Amino acid sequence: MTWIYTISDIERDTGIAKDRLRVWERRYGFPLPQRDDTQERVYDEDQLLRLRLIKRLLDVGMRAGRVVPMPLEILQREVESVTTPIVARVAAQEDQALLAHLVSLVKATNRRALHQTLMQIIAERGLADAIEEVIAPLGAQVGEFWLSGQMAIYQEHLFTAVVKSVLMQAMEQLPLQANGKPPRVLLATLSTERHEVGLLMAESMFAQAGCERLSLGPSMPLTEAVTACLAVKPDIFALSFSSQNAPKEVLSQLRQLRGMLPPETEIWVGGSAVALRLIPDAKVAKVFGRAKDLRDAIEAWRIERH
Amino acid sequence: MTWIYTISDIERDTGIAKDRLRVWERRYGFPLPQRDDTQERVYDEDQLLRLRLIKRLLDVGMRAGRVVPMPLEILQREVESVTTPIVARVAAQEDQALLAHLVSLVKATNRRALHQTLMQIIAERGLADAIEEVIAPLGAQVGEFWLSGQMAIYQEHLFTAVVKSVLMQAMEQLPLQANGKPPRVLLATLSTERHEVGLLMAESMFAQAGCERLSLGPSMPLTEAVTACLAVKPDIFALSFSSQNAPKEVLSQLRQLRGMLPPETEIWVGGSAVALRLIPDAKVAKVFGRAKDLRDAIEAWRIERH
DNA sequence: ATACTAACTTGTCTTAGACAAAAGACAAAT
DNA sequence: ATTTGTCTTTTGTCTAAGACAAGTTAGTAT
Repeated sequence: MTWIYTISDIERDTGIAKDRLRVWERRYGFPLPQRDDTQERVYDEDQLLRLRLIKRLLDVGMRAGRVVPMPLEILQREVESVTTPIVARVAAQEDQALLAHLVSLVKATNRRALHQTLMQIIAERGLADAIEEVIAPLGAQVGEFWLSGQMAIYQEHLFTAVVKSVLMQAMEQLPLQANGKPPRVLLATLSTERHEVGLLMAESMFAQAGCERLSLGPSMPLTEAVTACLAVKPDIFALSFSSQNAPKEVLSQLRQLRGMLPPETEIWVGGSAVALRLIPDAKVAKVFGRAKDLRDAIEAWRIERH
Repeated sequence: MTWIYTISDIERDTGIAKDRLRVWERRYGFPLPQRDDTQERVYDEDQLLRLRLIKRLLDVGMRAGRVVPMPLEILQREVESVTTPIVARVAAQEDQALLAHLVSLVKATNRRALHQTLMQIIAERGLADAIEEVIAPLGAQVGEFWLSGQMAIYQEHLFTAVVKSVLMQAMEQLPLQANGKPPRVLLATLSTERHEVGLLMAESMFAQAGCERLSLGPSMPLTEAVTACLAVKPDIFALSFSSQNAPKEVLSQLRQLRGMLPPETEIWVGGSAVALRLIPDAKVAKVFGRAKDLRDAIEAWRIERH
């Protein structure tokens, strides 16, 4: 069973704009699609796969001229060399077996067992530790399997759905009296962002710390986020950026935000976007690479302000 | 405080493609943006607002040539005349006061009270009735307020976030022994779809009926949905289409799906997309206009098959 | 080493023409 | 009265190649 794709399909499935696909074709000779009877571009499965890998490498900061002309095998090697160290780093040695077991549940589409196991881990370790030690590493691993074709997209979606459900449930079950402490936090992702899980993990960390929080969910237009922030007047505005975001978009949005928000509102950002590693100035936003740092920062904020 | 927008911003915020915006300008003389120093289009707030209303009217099936040149006041009147009957229809007389109260909680950004009230309504009426009588009508009303500018987008997002959390929590709390009965249901929305709540409401109805269900969450590429379906082999594949979807996209995707799935897998669809009202042939898919019909259909399926 | 300039890279905007698919209109046939 | 077929209009999206700004790299001078 082999599918064919129009340029719109490719844009939808890879996130690479049509203009960009055409200009790559002109400049680098890839992708060079067939044409249908009306001279319109027709892409095949192989090209889609290659484009997904290319997107991944661009997302970590590589340049189009180098990456786009690469043959499949080299792309695969490069992607692997980019992803593996992340997965290896995030998970502790003693949790590797557990992670392998969880991965097998995802592959077996066993939603119920996955949900139960994760809830149990949260009960044992607490929400924050469970995220740091298990859920986040598992997410990285699932992402890698998806990209390398060892896992179907629907399995990745299933995993995401279960994690969302688990985190929401866990937050609701936190002891009530721990809630409502400062800092007050407003959470959102901006409009280009389609990944919700990062935000939920951040929200969970704040919830665990007992913060008064309000999540606007994913995909807020920038100007609306500002409106919300001016209305709610939180101490901290927390944002999540996945690596799918174009670095220059991320930086420009953050700079705009900083300019529009009152200076007493801190901006905290996290996620896998490359751009975050480039933020030079702590005056624009506070960047978090690991969940652990977020906990410490909440503590530090409280000590400083109270 | 008045913002300006590039053509990309407008595409992102309205869902109207750049090509389409340019060709409207050429043909209908609207929107006619200013140009910046490099001759690139610069849109203002008024144009964005008008385009949002235009999009809404196109979504319910009106034609571009008629709608795009309309002045603001007429657009507003048309949109209202399109939306009000829906809201009035869905809510029973005796629930109008309750709805008004819930709307006020949304406007006050009172997440906690909204969450609690909705959970309580679910406890009293049961999940299915709560959705039919309260949550769905409330959603329609919030959508109308958003569109008419009486509610900020962030409040609409907040509402969505709370509903998602409430539905997920309610599903987890359903009695376990009622679960696992046939039909087995796989749920998803296809890749163009960005609205998750409709799917969650459908999942809740199936959950309430004790069906064995597996949700892949939002935005599955079509081919991946097929892969998932072939692997999971459900009795029913349930899809949700919001009105944001282009009618021809919806129909073509459904026809493709029907062709690719084994005939014994039924396709059930719901949501506010206009295209659904045009599906002529019950052989392609079973269409649900109201939550109530879904309940009856599950019953009918069971009687027929067992 | 650091800073400044120049050259190259890359994505996205621009124009305007072409055309397929959908919708509407209307007549002929059942 | 409904269906069927044909014709016209509408509408969105594809095509092409050119322009350019912002970002990156390389080279030179301080």
